Amino acid sequence: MARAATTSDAFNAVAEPRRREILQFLATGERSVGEIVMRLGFEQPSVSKHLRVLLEVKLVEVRRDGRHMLYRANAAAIRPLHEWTSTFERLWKHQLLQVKERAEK
Amino acid sequence: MARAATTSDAFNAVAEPRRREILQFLATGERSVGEIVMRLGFEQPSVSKHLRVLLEVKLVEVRRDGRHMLYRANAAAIRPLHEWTSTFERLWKHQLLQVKERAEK
DNA sequence: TTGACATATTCCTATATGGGAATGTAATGT
DNA sequence: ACATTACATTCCCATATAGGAATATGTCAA
Repeated sequence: MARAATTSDAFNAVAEPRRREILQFLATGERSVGEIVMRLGFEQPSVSKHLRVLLEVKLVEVRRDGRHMLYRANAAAIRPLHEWTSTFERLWKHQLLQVKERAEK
Repeated sequence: MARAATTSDAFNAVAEPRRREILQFLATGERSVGEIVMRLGFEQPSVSKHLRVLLEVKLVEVRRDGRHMLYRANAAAIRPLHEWTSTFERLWKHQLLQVKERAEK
């Protein structure tokens, strides 16, 4: 078997750094494809393809405005990632404490 | 170019569901490879290979105890993921509020 | 209708993957 | 020394990329 598709879930989709950049830019508000291209400096087809992946896993949503496609982040789709990482929060606080204690000895 | 290596960072490493399962099991404490195999029911070589990826991105650490290799989660390596997702926290709370407000009208 | 603008899709290719099977290596007990 | 236990590595292969280049699609304006 090969690696899971990038469109299989949010975890796979955000593994790509450029998609994370796009998402963070979209967190500041609704943007057209052209604005994303301008801001991030990627090739236009590249941006369109990354947006398609983000769309398939519902990390973004779109609406048309004339000839512009306006994308926005759907933050709710990021919550599963946040919650998964949160299960380790207690552990890393505990581990940091242990490091501190050892340093003080 | 192909997709970035699974070992390129924590984001890519945890994109694989089995590696997330292993990490969560290790969050409960240090375990041997055999214990992971028993608990999760994956093939032993598969577990070893996944552990190698997790090791390369420092999501786990190991020590030897006789013939056993004892792996433990390094929660600190998960913090970057947690922090990245946290930047969307305000946004999803805001978006949820908007949905609520619309429902009440 | 025609042209210009905005975005999407297709074709191409090198590359890394994850599983399965088999085999290699290291440490222990006798 | 040898068998056994516990892991790790290697080989094989189908598959899905991500980028680059080229092209297609869709919308508006004159």
